[in-house]
This record gives sequence, C-alpha cells and structure tokens, in this order.
Amino acid sequence: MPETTLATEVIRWYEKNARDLPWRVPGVGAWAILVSEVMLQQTPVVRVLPAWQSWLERWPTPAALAADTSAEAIRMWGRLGYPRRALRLWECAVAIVDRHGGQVPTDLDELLALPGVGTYTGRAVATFAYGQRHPVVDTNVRRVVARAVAGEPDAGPATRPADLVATEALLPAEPAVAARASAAIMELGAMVCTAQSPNCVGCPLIDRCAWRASGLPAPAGPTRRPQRYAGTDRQVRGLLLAVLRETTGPVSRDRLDLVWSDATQRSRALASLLDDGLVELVGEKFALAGDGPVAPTPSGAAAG
DNA sequence: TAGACGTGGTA
DNA sequence: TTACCAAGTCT
Repeated sequence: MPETTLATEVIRWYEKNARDLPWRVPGVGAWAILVSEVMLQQTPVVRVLPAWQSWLERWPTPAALAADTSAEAIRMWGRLGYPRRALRLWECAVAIVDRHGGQVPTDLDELLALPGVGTYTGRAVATFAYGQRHPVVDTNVRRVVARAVAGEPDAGPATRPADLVATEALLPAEPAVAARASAAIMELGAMVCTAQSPNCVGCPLIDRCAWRASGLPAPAGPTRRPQRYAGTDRQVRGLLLAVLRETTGPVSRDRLDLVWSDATQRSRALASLLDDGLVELVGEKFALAGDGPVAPTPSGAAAG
C-alpha cells in the first residue's frame, strides 16, 4: 500500500496537468465562480468559456444582473442549453441582492437556498470561492471514487448522500488543501479517468486503483435508456425559444407556428415554457419572460 | 426516484 | 446515422 494519500497523489498530478481555466485564476470572485458552475451544469467547458466571458463583462456583479431583465439573461444565455438555468441565475442574482446585500453568501445552507443551486453547485462555490471544506461531488468525482476506491466500473446514475460521505473521507483536514483536492479529483475525472476511454497509463492512481486491481471489469449493462432529442418536446421548446431570443418584442402565435408542424406538440411545448416562467403572454402575443412592454421599476414614476 | 430538461461534438 | 456524453437541478 502506498504511503501517500489518494488526495496527495491527485493534487501532485493536478499541479502539473491542470487546464488554465479562467474561473480558476486566483482572485476570481464568488459571483464569477457561481456563474461558471451554473453554466458548467451538463455543458462542456469549451462551450462555456466564451459565454462566461461575455456574461461577466456585461454583468460583473449580482446587482448588475438583477437590475437587468430576465429576458436579457435568457438571450445572453444563447445556445448553451437548458435555458431554465439562465432564468434561475437571474433569480439567483435578485435573491442575492434582496437577501444578502449583493454578496454571494458564504454559508452553505444559504447557498443551497438559492435558485438553481443544488448539492453540487452549492458546495463548489463554498469550496472554490471561499476555501471551505466540503465534499464537491459531480459526475467526474463520483466516477473516480467509484473506480479507484470502490473498484466499480462506473458510478450510479445520481448523486446520493453516500457519495458525499465517501468523498469527504478522502479530503485532507486542512480546508485549503481539501479544496485543492476536490478540484484535482474533478480534473482527473474530466481529463484522465473519463467515462469512455480512461487513460490509465497517465493516471497517478494507477498503482492504487481498485478497479484496475480487479482487472478493469466492464459495466454491467445498459444503465439507462438512451435520451432521444429529435422530435421531442425538448426540441420544440428549443425552437420556440430560439425565435423569441432573436426577437426584441412580443411575437405573434402565427410566427411561432412556423417552427413546428404538429400543433398539439407545439401547444404543449409553448404551455410548458409559460409554465416554467421562461415565456410570458403579452396580450395576444408571446415574449421572453421579462420582455413585456412594462417592466416595473422600483425607482420608476409609475405607481403600478 | 425516475424523468424532464438543450445543444453540439465525437466515434 | 445513431448513441453517448458534457462540472446538475427540480419535481
């Protein structure tokens, strides 16, 4: 058994091999890190990079975003995917201004209470922005721990409390070092211990990996049903939203009818967008939420 | 807890 | 071309 800990080994590897990602630059604020974490949810780094830059140039603080409309946030989100994240991030900015004086909270429970901030994102912000000691468990970390520690070919489909416990057990005592370890394990999962074809030869854990030790057993079988996209409501929602994103004001139903031939599915998709709060009804027309004719401003003359 | 929720790149 | 996958969250 090696004398060093798993965390020490991975941190050492990280020092040499970490990518130069802008949200990892020392001094980057909590807001910038929060934005990166939300954008990174289910979205590859290469696509987040330019979006993150633009977003922060326009809205360098939660207050700046909160002062703008949710419609602008949804527009700026562009084609990153899962546009509900844009709306939640905007709601998040509003909540940060309302409840925390414009400062991203440091307390984990307060972070977790923010819209769009879940088990992973809350701990990621508390850890990477504030240097606290929390298990930061994403799909990469779960995979590394499942393989290296548990000897299993892959992690389960969702993060469970047990995953947090197992990861916490790997963290060094010192908060700053634990934070480093979390970033390093995540990076290892993203760059080396990948889902598809792990590069075991380049892995710092090769000599202590339980999965490797048991002969790299293959995954049991089809873990989940494949997710189709073409022809789903999801695709129709995307088409509908794309039209609204590219238009400044409200759009007629006739215009939206052009994006999809099946009226039933079209209506269902539009209804779900309204239900999600991504789209709003403006008279007979439809607009991005917050893009309505009258955006009530607290300082405005209108009484309301 | 399983399923919904975008989008685009790679094999 | 199909299938999988990419730093999850919410219901």
